[in-house]
Amino acid sequence: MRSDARKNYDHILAVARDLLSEDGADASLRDIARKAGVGDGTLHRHFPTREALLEALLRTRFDALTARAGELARCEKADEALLSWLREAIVVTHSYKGVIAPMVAAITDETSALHSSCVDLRQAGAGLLERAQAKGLARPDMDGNDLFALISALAWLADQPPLVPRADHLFAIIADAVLPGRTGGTPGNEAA
Amino acid sequence: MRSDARKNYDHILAVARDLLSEDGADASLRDIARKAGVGDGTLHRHFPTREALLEALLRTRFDALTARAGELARCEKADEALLSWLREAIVVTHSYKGVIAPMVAAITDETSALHSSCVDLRQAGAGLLERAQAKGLARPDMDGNDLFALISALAWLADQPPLVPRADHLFAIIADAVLPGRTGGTPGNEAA
DNA sequence: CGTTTAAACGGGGCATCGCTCCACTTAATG
DNA sequence: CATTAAGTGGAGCGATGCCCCGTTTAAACG
Repeated sequence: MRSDARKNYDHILAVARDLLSEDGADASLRDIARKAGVGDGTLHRHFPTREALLEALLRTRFDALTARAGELARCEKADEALLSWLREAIVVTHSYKGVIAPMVAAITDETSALHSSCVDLRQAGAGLLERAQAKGLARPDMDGNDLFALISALAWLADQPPLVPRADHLFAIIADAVLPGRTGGTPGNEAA
Repeated sequence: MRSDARKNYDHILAVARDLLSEDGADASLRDIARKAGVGDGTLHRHFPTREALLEALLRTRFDALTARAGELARCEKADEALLSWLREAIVVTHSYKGVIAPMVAAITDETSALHSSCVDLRQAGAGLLERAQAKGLARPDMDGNDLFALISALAWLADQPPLVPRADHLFAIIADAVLPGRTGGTPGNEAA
């Protein structure tokens, strides 16, 4: 890659990071190009689609998340490991408003630039889930796909302004369902 | 309303129903107008925004859902009443691909044409929830907003093609969390 | 250091979108 | 039948993602 190309590539990425943080994942690509001081053509050659741009922005975060899963796999408490990784995964998948939908679409679309990132994410989660299941801490009737779907749903929830105030609470409720019998769980109404 | 206006109004609605079923809630309004044989201006006067069109399409379904909640409130088993209403609510909010996002946005936006429909929906759910809570069948730490958020998340989930195969299963898991201790619930791994 | 050449550039262009505006048509009334 | 207000439809606006291609420029070579 030529030096001027590299410079533009990096600069576009930096500008995109800013603009997507403000306006969400569907910010205008033209705006990004303009703000970066390059032409539309330049942006679209470096990042042929919006997803390619998102992938470049999220790649390092996903890698960190996978690494983090590796660390947590060595933690004794498999349930808490899964729980805190879930929390982190949701934070990451929520880096930019509106990224969740393209991510979900990408997991079955092998042509998408986001595909491998999503597969990695599911894989990392599945590992932690299986460990918690082996120790009898997590529901046995779930797999990596279910976990991925739950993360997606919770991240989407946290992305809808009217639902934000409920996001943490619902996370707790769903965590109860995935990891039954944890402390602080379902308050005592077993008397029914 | 003049007779020709009424005819156009009804015809647009019929065409919209078809086209939105195929292409989802973000189908092109121009296409709808063209297919209905009217001009853009005509469509936009009858339905100033996409949400107004959605509202007209969903109104009767929402009303039916509210009425259904009234019936179910007389059912003895408050937990099963809530459960089957939830199922129906998700089906309705999933009538057209992509309706959920505008609906969620509308619940805090009083200027939206969809606002009152959403408020009605939340209200109906809250009633059934409170009844189940009073009988000690549902988690006490939830309210109508939480339920609305859960319905939204589950409907969104069922709207993402890659997640569809998991939708029913996750519904069951979350239902377990909302109505703890039901039969068929969390399979026996309490030994942990 | 000058020449060459392929990589990189940028912006004009295309089709599409939601929505507005307004000159025209037409249903309904007295 | 004349009047008139309600209704119509399509041209037009600004914006979008993405393509195309004439022009510029970095960098390798003699």
